[in-house]
Amino acid sequence: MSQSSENVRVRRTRKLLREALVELIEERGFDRLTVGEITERAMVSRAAFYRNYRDKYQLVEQIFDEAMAALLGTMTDGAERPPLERWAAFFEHVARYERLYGALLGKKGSPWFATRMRASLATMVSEHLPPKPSGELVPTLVGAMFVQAITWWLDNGRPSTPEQLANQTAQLASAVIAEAKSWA
Amino acid sequence: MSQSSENVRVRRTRKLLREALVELIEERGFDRLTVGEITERAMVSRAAFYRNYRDKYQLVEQIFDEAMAALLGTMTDGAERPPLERWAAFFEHVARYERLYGALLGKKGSPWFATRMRASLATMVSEHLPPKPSGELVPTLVGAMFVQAITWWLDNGRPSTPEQLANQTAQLASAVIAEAKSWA
DNA sequence: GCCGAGGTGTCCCGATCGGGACAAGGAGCC
DNA sequence: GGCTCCTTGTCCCGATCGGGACACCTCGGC
Repeated sequence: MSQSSENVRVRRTRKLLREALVELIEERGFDRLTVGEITERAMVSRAAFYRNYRDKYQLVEQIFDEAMAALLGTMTDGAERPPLERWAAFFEHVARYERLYGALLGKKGSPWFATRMRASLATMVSEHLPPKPSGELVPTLVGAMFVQAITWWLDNGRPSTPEQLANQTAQLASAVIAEAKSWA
Repeated sequence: MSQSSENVRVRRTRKLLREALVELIEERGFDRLTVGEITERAMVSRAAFYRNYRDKYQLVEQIFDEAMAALLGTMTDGAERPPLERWAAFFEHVARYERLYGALLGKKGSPWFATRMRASLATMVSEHLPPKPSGELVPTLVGAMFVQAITWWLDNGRPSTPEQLANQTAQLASAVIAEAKSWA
């Protein structure tokens, strides 16, 4: 049977399509792209595209999920490192894929991506807070803060270094969390 | 029929193999590579490799020829630009593909590449000299000078900028050419 | 010398892919 | 509304590719 998902041809086709879509998103924005352009850049046929993905939204969703997994990984991997160092790695990852995040989170991208990102970061924050189920409000707001920090940072041409932004946002988030703790 | 060389599948396979070979040459040197490693990196089967190339030497030969064409193009394109600017572009191209040229020209590479490069540069020099067939000696020596300048530059970790090296080598080459003209 | 490990180059067969066609639908223009 | 143009999603057929096998060769260890 050669389980299609582990077939080299299938994996190669998907890899080429993912790379082509990232390139094109960075070049011209997601919603201005057609399936034909993506497959032409990837040197893959439209038929092969539809054999592997329902439409371009499913493809970009997978790419976004991968990027989010890598982004969250910068915070969760190496738990012994000091938090500020991990936050710096977080924003360095954002800087590294600036054009991808900018295209997906900015005006040309769908609000769907920012919503999903806020939710992922809120989950991460709630998992890293002490296990007090003090409600979902605090993680949700902190997640929104970080997404807004990213969009502000990218929209303004990265006016500060990853380290500086990490210091500032971590400080602000800590203040929010500390304030909420006084409620108990 | 679909003339195989214009078939998208064939072009894609060759593109992936070229890219994989360049990556691996830069990583570990040409002669330490096997066909299997190249095809694995390229996500292509060994059978497909042998459908498109006789062996790894034919593949690297084509890559080298392409690189040489691009390298010579930096000098021949835009003939209105001042020579020093073109020489700077020449060495900038070398710097851009430093690891490729270093791997092919250095100790790990076959002397075949340096020989071929000297010949190509000699031809270029002779075509850009005034149409006096004063023999092949001068172009040959000047070509060797430039190849040696490149290998020295790369072996020593690029101790000068492309512009500086362009100034120096162009000056030395001009001196050789001027001296030879006095023979007539 | 002998042997095993690993690389080379070739072949076959079934699976995936490319090219091209098709109907359906949406956007822009008259 | 009509019309054109483009895109989408699906299908078919022939071509190329992946996986695996094979004999042959070289090299290093014993």
